[in-house]
Amino acid sequence: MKNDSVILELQRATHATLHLLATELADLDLTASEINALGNLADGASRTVSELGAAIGTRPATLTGILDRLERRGLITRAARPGDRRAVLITLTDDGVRTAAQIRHTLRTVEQRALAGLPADVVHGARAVLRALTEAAR
Amino acid sequence: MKNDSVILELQRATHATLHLLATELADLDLTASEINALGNLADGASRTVSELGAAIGTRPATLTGILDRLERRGLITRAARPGDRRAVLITLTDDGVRTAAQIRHTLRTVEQRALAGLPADVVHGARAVLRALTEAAR
DNA sequence: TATTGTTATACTCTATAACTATA
DNA sequence: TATAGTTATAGAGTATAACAATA
Repeated sequence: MKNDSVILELQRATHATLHLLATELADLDLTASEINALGNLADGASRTVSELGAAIGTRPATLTGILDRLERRGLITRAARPGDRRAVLITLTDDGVRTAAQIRHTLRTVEQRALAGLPADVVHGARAVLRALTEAAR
Repeated sequence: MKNDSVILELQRATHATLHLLATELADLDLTASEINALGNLADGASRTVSELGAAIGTRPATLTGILDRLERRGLITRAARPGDRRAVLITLTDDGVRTAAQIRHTLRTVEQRALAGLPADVVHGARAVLRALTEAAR
């Protein structure tokens, strides 16, 4: 696949890592999107539904179902944002913080294992490429 | 998102580019997975269901439905592989070749637009990172 | 017996549009 | 009127297990 499209390689890598993550985190019994949402919330900051949707690439309508399950399982809370009661702030519960920490730890482990043979500046450049692709698609 | 996980950035970029591709190719009326399958077949070589599944990261059971629609629309054909009649060879039809070429052209256009500001060696390094992530997830 | 692909089932993701409640 | 989020609907992706055909 030497002269393959970067975007096709991107989708291949995403599918593969998604599957690996689901396997490594099987005891959490979470879907890929739920893992993605918690991974993005792992810094502890609250986010609105729109903000979280922009971060993980899903629309508010899709996010509603994902957040429903996370809320039912006690991993997040939803609350009206002070000052604008239309917006809903998503916040991790204590349980959610622990689960998100486990997700981040697994992310780091998988990344270190996968990228151990590559120089830091190459990985750094890859991040720039990923961000450029994300930005171009706005 | 400076010290974000590479995998989270990867998923973000995939969602974003997937959405952009679907928009740019809206006249084809294909889903993301159908575009992905045709994009991988675009070199004109035949592939078995398993081989194609490995390339795009979906299982044979999932691929069946995707291939059903592509076959119904006359973009691919399925035929028993000579020598092993269990395996099914997927081949683009003339129509499929034209559609796949359009997909590859759009992929190139989007990539060039997105990555125009980045040095070639950085993009090359990013490919290595993507392949390393794909390989690690086996 | 093992492998390739399909079928069956149940659940999740997705897009779109209509809706509620705020602003 | 516009915005944030939810609901409703229909179609598509997903995992798993069972199955048929072939090896």
